[in-house]
Amino acid sequence: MEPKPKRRASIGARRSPETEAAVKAAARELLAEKGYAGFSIEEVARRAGAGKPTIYRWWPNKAELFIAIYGVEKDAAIPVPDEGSLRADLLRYTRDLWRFWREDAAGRVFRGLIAEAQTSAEALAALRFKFMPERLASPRRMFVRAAERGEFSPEEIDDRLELWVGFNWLHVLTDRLSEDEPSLSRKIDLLCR
Amino acid sequence: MEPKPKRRASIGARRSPETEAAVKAAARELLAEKGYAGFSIEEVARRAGAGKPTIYRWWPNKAELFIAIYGVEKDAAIPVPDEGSLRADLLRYTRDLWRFWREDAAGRVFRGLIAEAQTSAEALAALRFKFMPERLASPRRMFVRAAERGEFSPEEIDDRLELWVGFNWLHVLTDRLSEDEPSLSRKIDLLCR
DNA sequence: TGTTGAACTAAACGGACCGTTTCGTTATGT
DNA sequence: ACATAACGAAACGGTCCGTTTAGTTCAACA
Repeated sequence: MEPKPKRRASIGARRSPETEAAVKAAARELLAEKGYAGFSIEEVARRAGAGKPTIYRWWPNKAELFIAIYGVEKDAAIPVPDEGSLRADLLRYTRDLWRFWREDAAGRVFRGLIAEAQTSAEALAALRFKFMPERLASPRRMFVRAAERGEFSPEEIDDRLELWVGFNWLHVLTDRLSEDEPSLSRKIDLLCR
Repeated sequence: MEPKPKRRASIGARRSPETEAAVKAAARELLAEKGYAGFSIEEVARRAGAGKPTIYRWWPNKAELFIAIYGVEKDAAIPVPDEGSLRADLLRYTRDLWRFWREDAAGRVFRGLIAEAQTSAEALAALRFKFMPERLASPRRMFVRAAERGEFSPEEIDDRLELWVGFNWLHVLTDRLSEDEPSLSRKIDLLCR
């Protein structure tokens, strides 16, 4: 593809931003191209023109690398709507999220992270205690606002949020992210009652 | 553990039930012991005293083997309650299901199957078109009955079912299957409105 | 100015699995 | 009697893991 043969030597006793960028770019590119199934540190290193030890130095396991390459754009890419009703907000946000997952390789990152969490305790911990809280903070705002508007009681915020999250996971994990899924709006209706 | 050195030779031009049983038993045992992370066909073959080609002959991929070792007891183990309200039925069934997943190695089978579906197209197809329809048939009955009782409209049956499924997946995949999860009944309430 | 130390890549390591092939054996069905 | 098919053992080539060794490049510091 690109002219890759240029080798990056050390730039001294500090982390090389070029190497970091090259690794992330290669990882994202590889995921977009082959999906999680074809994803390996070995191949990332090859494409990035980086040494495996370098990768292992900065990202001790796959989960950390996934988290690093996810998240970069998500917050920017998906605005949190505020259209006056949870129903409208959820509908828009869910559609945006699914489109993002379909088109941005981020869906594959996400699927990979969940899969990885089934084989690695570190990945599971990272998923539960780092990734999820971080990533759920902004969609949670929609539920908080709805409760403030009186659409439901404040104690229900996190329960409703979790039901919505489970719904999304089910779809991403079974590879059903078509935006026009007819039952989408029906399910969101149910979540807003 | 047990006296394993007895070798099962071929019993002629037909499938050996002993081998089949030994493979399933070894697979279940291995999953119970090490979880999905430590699960490999290689190790199953070792423990079962079986040849890898034999395993690959009868179960062309891991997903098929998972499906075979799941399901054996689930229907028997989890009765579908009929207590007059979806709320009561779901509460009981979900608690039973989570206990089953916690205690029976079946949870690990299930997690493994979902993880496998993220790396293998065959596994994904098996999950979507074989495992899920089969396994969801009996819990679905609870929702059908509730609709018949007039708790909600019949068109909502599968949407509510899917929300419930997503909720369960989220918990099994993040390793949160404690029976007394306080939010469990609150979420089930939400699903019944 | 010279030395120390950390970050870099390349190469190779032992080990685990994958999925397949080859082989000799065993018993069935015809 | 003979083709057929399933069996286990062993080994194949291959991929990837996570680590180690070795030689380099450069910044910081004395």
